[in-house]
Amino acid sequence: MSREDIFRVRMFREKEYSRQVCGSCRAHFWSKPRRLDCGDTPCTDYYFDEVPLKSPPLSLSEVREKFLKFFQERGHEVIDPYPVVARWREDIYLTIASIAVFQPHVTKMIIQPPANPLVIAQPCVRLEDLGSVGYTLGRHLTNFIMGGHHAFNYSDRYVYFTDETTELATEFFTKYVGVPEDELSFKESWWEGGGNAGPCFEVSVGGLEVATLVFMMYDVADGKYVEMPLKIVDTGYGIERIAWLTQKTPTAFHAIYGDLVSTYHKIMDIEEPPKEVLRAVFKKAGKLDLRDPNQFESLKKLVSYELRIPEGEISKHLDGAVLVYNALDHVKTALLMLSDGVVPSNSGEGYLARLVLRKVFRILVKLGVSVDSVLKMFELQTLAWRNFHPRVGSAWNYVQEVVELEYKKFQELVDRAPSIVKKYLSRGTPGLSLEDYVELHESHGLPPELVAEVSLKLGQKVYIPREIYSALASKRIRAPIKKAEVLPIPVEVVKRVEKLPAAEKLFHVDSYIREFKARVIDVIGDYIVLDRTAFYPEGGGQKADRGRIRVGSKNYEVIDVQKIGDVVLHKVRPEPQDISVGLEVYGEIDWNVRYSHMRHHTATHILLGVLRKIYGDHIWQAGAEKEVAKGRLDVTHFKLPTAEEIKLIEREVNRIINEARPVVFKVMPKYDAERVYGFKLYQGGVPLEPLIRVVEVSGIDAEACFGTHLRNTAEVGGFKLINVEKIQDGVIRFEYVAGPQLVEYAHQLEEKINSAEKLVGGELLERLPRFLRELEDVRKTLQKYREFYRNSLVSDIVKRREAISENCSVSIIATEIIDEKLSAEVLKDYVEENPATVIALISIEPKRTHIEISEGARASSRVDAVDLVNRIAEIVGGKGGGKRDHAVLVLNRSIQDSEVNEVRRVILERVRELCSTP
RNA sequence: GGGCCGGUAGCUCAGCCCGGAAGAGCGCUCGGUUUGCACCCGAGAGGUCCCGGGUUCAAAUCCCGGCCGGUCCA
Repeated sequence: MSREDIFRVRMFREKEYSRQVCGSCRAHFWSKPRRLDCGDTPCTDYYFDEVPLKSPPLSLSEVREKFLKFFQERGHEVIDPYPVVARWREDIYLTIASIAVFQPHVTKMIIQPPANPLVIAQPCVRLEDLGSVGYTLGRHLTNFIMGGHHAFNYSDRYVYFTDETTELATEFFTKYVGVPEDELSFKESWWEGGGNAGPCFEVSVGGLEVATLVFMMYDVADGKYVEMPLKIVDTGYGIERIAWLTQKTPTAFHAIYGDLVSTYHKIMDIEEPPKEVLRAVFKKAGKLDLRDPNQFESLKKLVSYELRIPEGEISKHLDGAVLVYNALDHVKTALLMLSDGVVPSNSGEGYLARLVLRKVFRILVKLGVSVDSVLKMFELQTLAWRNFHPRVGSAWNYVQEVVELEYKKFQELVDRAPSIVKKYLSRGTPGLSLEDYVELHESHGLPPELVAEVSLKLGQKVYIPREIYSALASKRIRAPIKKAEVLPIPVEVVKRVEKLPAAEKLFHVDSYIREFKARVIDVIGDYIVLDRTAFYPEGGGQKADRGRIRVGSKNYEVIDVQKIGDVVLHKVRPEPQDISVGLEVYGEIDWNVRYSHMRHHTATHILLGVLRKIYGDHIWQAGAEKEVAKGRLDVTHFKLPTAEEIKLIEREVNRIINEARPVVFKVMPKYDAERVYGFKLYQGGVPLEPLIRVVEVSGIDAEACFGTHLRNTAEVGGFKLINVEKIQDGVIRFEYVAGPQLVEYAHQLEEKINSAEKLVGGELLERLPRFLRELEDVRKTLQKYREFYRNSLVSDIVKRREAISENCSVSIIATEIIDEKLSAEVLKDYVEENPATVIALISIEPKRTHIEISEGARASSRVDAVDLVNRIAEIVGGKGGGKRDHAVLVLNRSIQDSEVNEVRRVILERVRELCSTP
């Protein structure tokens, strides 16, 4: 089928739609009546307010309900929405479309979709339009609900494709939204993204695009299109836009947020624009690209002319309204992200949350909105959306705390701004260079507008260079995709193993199996592959088992265990000889190692459950490792636990241990597990398998987990945190010991205290204060001696003083202590009071000589200290240098009296030479 | 995950480019002034120049590695 043919769907033939060319964008489109344009902006103005609908105005919630119901009645199963944070994906942070829910596992045919066909109303977050929100009256939003009905057509199971999709869309819009069919237009287009591509229809009504119907059918590789075995119907209905269409409000924000629009205007102390201004804007907005500041300005001119209202007034109305629309949109986006458990930070998805928050905070701080009012803005939306987005309601405590924290953090940044900007203003060239602006933004977080504003307040007007935005944008290069983890196994081994059958995982059958019999499947160098094994391969943060494999009479030590796919490799020592495939072997794992791993692993699950219980659902595992000696768990959280909280955590974990709760595992279909446990199931990543192994610690935690666990929490034995630290913004690390390791840990502590006490010779708490007092005494005594030494130096300087002329006198003294710090101080003080003095201090220690020359201002104008030092070096050797009034020469030997005299002679000679003339 | 900026007295920072004697303001202590306080005047205490290594006669300063904080981007 050619690309053009695919657009000739059944409905167009049967209902006599005609293929037409848009007079404006030249694109092909289909509609029943003849039209001049394709019916989408910017080829037409918005006129959907004039389209007679058979439906009453619909709220967001009503549109969603109708949408789901329509498709459910036509054989689609309703799927619950996924989080807006795409934790199941490696390549994106946020759910940007309904299809993202099924990528890559379903689209790559790794597992079957949860239903087929299906329908979903998926909340999505897209931040690429962050800068244009508001200006376009709601055409661009950072969060929206994408209604998607999807059909996955396999080669052996056809569901439906282009014909049915267009018919369903038409029926939905005409019957459920009440759009007259003559008003529908289907524009032919091409969609591409995420390595896939296909033709699509853009469905518009009265200038508003309300749905995109994509027929995903190609893989894109090196610019070539390869037909996919799976053909996917990927549709996106704009639930917000449909609500806007039916409500015919001047902006989408009025349709989405209702009364909140007015409330936000009040909180932000911004006057609401008169209805006729908004209506006039609406009528002009379609053909303009209002993201472009120039076009936004021309819009103001047009409206001003039409309504005969001064442009300044229009400008004031619109600029204010845009700020309100931004706030409405960003607060909701932040709310969605935070209630899905994102912790704001400076990297990863946490940064995206902070980005959104800061964007709106920038507006609010400038308007002088108080923290309380900011929290009110979040609370109002929480109340407005808690039924619509269930997670939003339950996260309010967390949201409140984190928003307050972030707002304060941002205010601190703004408070710091003047001192930072001042630094840049006062260095080098006047004003600010392009580089200054870039650095101020990227290193200090100060956007150009804020810099200009702050600078003006500091009394210096600066101009923002036009190139700044492109300079900032050009740095936004895509970072390379995460590099794959390197397995500690040679490539040729991996290749060979791929063809081998899966090993039966005895450690999953029963994690208490210590001994087993198995058959050899392959031997590759020092790796032995078995048909079944109780050896746990490294994975899921649990280290590999150790143990022995016996073949006949020969024993091999297992030093590492890895898995590739479902094949388990046992690295053994010594390198196996003469082991043939098919031979029966006997394996025995090192139970002490394994049991420690199990204790720490189960303890980790309990800890995570306890942390979620104490702090909330924003606690996500960010990394974990279970060793013999200790366990480690990194979680997302916004502040370091206090000493009290740490104790509480320990008590809670130990309580669960004491209650001897059962730990059970069950294998469940992926979608069932998600329904029962939710997304918090996936703490260590999302397994791309149809069946999920769920480990459940009764009443506190359930996770998809590959590791080995205890049967009962009592076996953990005991739990103690040994270290809690913040490893990066938004991530807290917990380290802990369980069971007998607790005793080991206590032993180590005792050992430390004992050796410390041995050193101090007694009870630490008794001795230490005394030592500190003694140290202080010694310090004071030393001070006295140094004072004494200082005085003796000064009196020496005075005693040895030889007047050369009225400009110069010289003091040359020798001592037996090198105290660089003190002598430098003394010399400096002296020459400052006696500017006509040259002092040479010769400090001689057994293996070192230090000659320091210091000069007052008057003396140094005649005699260069560096020159003196060089002359001395010619006689006694050594290296040195310095400045005109202060120089140092160091020898790594002591010098004789005769040499001292020589030095003296050289100095005097030179000073006489230079100072005797007036 | 990557880039950039920073870490010096209790606090805010200068000094670093171009190596050569550890600085300022605020705060603190004491004294003067004052009925008292504030102001003012005078004196003083207070330093692991983030840590480690290197180069050098000499490192806060230059080079390398690390830690911590900030920030931007993916």
